[in-house]
Amino acid sequence: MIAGIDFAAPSHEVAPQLIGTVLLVNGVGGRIVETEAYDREDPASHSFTGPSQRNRAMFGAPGHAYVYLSHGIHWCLNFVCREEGHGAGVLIRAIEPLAGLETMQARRGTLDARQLCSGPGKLGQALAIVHAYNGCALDAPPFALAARVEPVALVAGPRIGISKAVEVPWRFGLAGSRFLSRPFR
DNA sequence: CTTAGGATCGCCT
DNA sequence: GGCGATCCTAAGC
Repeated sequence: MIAGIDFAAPSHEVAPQLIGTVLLVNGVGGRIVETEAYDREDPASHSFTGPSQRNRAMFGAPGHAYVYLSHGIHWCLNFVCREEGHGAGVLIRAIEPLAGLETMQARRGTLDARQLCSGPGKLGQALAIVHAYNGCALDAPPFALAARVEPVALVAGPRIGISKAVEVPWRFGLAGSRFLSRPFR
């Protein structure tokens, strides 16, 4: 259990529970407002075709990070779910900036709070996610994950930017948040 | 506001 | 050799 969440549960159950929790990376971060679940039996998942060099962290212990490079440019952050060897995870897609605002503004090259962490690639840049964090535990530096203090209103919908399993409603968000990568509809 | 194209590279076929 | 769990900019309505 980390931040009150059992990461051994299925990713589509963990993903909504993560909404409202506070993620810090080296003290910089904020409230998670958007996530997506991916599973082994899921054509859209990196783990679908089995373990490989890139996705091996997804098949590691739950409650750890899976970091991958998207389009040769963006480092994106996932939380590993299920039992070791399963191959599931939750993509962290957007955060409401709370801590280290100036640091994130400098890394992103903008003062606009809504442009700091509103997407997996932006978030990776704002939190300075690097490949060295791949496989790191989420309850130890550089990571810190804190349980949400209030109940949250959730919304769900289809995942973004994928070409397979387009209809699966495994994207979750904080209802009404201004810090989403895209609105829910 | 919506769409189209380019950047850029590690991984898998 | 092709293709992304993306982002940014520019151009079109």
